[in-house]
Amino acid sequence: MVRANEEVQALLQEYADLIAITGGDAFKARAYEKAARAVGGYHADVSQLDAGQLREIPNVGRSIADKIVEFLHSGHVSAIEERRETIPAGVRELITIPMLGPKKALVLYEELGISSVDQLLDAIHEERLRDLKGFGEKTEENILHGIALMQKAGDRILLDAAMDTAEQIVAELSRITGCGRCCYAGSLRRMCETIGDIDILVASEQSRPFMNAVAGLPYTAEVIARGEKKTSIRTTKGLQIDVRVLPPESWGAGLQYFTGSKAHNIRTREIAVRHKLKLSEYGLFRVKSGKKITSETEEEIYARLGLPWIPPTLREDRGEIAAGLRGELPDLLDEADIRGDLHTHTDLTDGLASLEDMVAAAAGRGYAYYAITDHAPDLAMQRMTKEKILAQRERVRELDRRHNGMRLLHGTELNIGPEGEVDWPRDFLETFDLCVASVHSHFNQSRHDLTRRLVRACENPWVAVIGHPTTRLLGKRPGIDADFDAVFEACARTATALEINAHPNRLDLCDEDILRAKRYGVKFAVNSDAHATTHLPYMRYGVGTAQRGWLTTDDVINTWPLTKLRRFLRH
DNA sequence: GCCGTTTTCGGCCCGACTGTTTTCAGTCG
Repeated sequence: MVRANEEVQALLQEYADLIAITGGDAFKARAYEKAARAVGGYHADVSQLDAGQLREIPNVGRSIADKIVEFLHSGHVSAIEERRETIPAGVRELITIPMLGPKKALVLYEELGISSVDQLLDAIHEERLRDLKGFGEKTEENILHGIALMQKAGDRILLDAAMDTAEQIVAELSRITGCGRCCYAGSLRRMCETIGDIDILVASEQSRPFMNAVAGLPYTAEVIARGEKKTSIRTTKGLQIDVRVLPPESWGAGLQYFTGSKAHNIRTREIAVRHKLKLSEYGLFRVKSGKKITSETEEEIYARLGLPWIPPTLREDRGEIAAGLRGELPDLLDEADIRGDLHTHTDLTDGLASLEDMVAAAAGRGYAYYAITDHAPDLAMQRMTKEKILAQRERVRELDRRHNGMRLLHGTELNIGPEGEVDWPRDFLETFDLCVASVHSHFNQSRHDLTRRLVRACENPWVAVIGHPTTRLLGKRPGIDADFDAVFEACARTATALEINAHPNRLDLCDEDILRAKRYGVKFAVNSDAHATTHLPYMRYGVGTAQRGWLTTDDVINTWPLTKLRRFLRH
């Protein structure tokens, strides 16, 4: 269901973790980690490559190439299986807790036999960690905090993982004879930032072939329920999927019902009641006679309630019904409106693909313009210098001359320091086409300091976009605690755009912050923050998030023609 | 384990922070 690259990436990462936990050579663990990342971001499908071609992937040498070949042929890697036998899977789970790394995880396992998050919680509550070397009161507190963060994310998975699975199943079911329509509904159709379970709807007179197909999918680990109308399965990765078969004539009603949200559906049903109608997943009916009025399409149902069709991304009961009744629904941007990506990386810093490969992939997406924004020197780990960025600029200008139809912008992603300062001096910033500026460290400053820091970055005349403004990582790190109303006000005042970072780990700003910021008159940039060619398509998740924030093309600077965009950047 | 060259082994993103310890290991970005 996923690209072989992702499976191999997960496998190599697991091996790296196991090496780190068992106290193996740290550089070897790093080597596997680097290879894992490179495979995940590689443009070609590794299952189509032989050992020689695999070695062309950066950081993949003979040994790793052989392991990948072994996996592709047999489905397993003996070296990894051997390591698995020495360390329970639960110990590896421990290192996913923020603040807990391989060293501490091993101590917990060897000293206390802890091999699951639950056992760890018990041990903390029984104060059994206190006697361990390197563990203190504060460590316990941090671990508890980390676990709480993980559990808050619960069993929900990131949008892209859910989307990949759902699209695969929709493709499978659509091939079955008798399939009228098939699509995913629920929180996925609404593009929520995380997904609990996946709802898939099929319109067909016959249900059995679909129920059989779902139960028989290769990644179905467990059939939770199986009936005439609905089958629920759990995948090998623990994701629950409900597949429902509807008669074609109630497709629209079913799609509307199962798309939700619950709050939105309550509102629509209230409107139905006022019209002396009843809305259910089977259709819209007269209350008195029970006669069906309509059920075939969502458009007809909304129309009969006096509403325009409401895009799924707006169906959260945030005023969309009232706006619809007034005829004032926003004309949402969609992915086709995006003319370019304004935040991307190459292998000059922490990206995985060369400048040429990134540009070619961007051109393949039909962009009118494309910005390269590698990290500036303050992220010391990237070893950026003025000479390197200027050499890159030469190559960008040269490529720009060769690319018809897509203009290249040479930019940089600056680091916003603790005082709101950024990396390069102003007279050098001036020479870039575009500066994105982002917070990458010192997340725990006071609210006052964090606010001042972001506002100062906005006030820098060369900073055009604030990247991933809250710096949150879904399920891993909360956003920074700044007064964002003050930041939004500063953005509007200084014509600094806020990024909607489309990476599924971030989706930052989030929908609610976008709605708030928009009220200040802020402009936005929906960017992929791609570190590989395969990340450029993340744009769709950023667009979905922007839609959830009610944005139109007026609000989003990278839907604008280049001349208008350039005017904004120089502002 | 990979890479690059100084072609056969030595270096591998580097700095900062935190909590522990009492001089530093572990973790993170």
